[in-house]
Amino acid sequence: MRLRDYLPYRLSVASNKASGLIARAYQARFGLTIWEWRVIAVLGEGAPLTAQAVCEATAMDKVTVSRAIRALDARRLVKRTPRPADKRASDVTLTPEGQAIYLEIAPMALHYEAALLEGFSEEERAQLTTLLDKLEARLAGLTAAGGDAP
Amino acid sequence: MRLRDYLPYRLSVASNKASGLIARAYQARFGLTIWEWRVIAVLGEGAPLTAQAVCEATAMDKVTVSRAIRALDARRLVKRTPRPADKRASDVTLTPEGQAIYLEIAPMALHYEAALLEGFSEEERAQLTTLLDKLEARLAGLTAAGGDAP
DNA sequence: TGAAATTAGTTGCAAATGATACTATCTTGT
DNA sequence: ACAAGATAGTATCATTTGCAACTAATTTCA
Repeated sequence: MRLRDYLPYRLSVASNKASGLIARAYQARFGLTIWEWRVIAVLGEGAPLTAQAVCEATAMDKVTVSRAIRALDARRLVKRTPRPADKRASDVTLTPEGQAIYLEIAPMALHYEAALLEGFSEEERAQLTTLLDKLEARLAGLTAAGGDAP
Repeated sequence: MRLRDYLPYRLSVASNKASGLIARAYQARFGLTIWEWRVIAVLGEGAPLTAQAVCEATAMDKVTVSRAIRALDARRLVKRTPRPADKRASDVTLTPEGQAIYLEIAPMALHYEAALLEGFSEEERAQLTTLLDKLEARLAGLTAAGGDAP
């Protein structure tokens, strides 16, 4: 077997390079970690989300989400509104400052994505989407089956 | 922008799930980290490599490589032979025990890869390879350009 | 030649990370 | 109603990670 042809390895290298590239930009321009950015990205769609909902939307661990939200709250980029119906949870939304950052950072993110895909034909982009869909579906199946649940 | 459609995010999620799945298996069956496994994988091809060469072959940081090799050395899975020509470097090779683990673990790795790609047609596999090649090429270009070198 | 710069590899330290346990609240079943 | 269990989110602690500094050996080039 050749490591350089091994799919999980290739995914890992590609993902780390892409994330690293973009994370450096977020860090340099806004002082945001990649997780803080992810939280902002999902909140940028407008709807208030609980931390739990953020977990699901970002594929992040609940501890990571908790810390990201706390950091964003400390910088007044998000606001937490305790739910009357369930006092354990809070609705999280972007503050106007958070919105402003979102509106600045989202185009930058899309620009990076466009740079990554420069030179890809429309057909290739569609293929990539389809293949990632299939891969995700397989992974969902495998992780569900393989987990040593109690 | 929608995070769930954002390419770097999708790569990250897919990569983490795939790596996590496989890493758990290596850990459970052989007590190897994913980095130790990567070192074994490249040494399994037969040629002795210096730590530096391992870095290049595995896309790992030199600190990570150093630690992985030390751990493998402590378990007698690799042997370090100081080079006469350059006393800073050592040639690293698998010991017979390391070879044995390689021969056991490599088929397992390929089995996982096959499981990931189950349901992919030959054409789709070829597409995936081609797209990853292109993506890697783009990333190599972007990271080379973007680095804020001194 | 030999001083300055480079490279191989390791180590130290601080920050990031993740599993586990914990508090507070809510839901369920009797 | 209320005990037993589930859930939201946080805190704690040990491990992992990664940068930067370090040692030792090698190369460069004036």
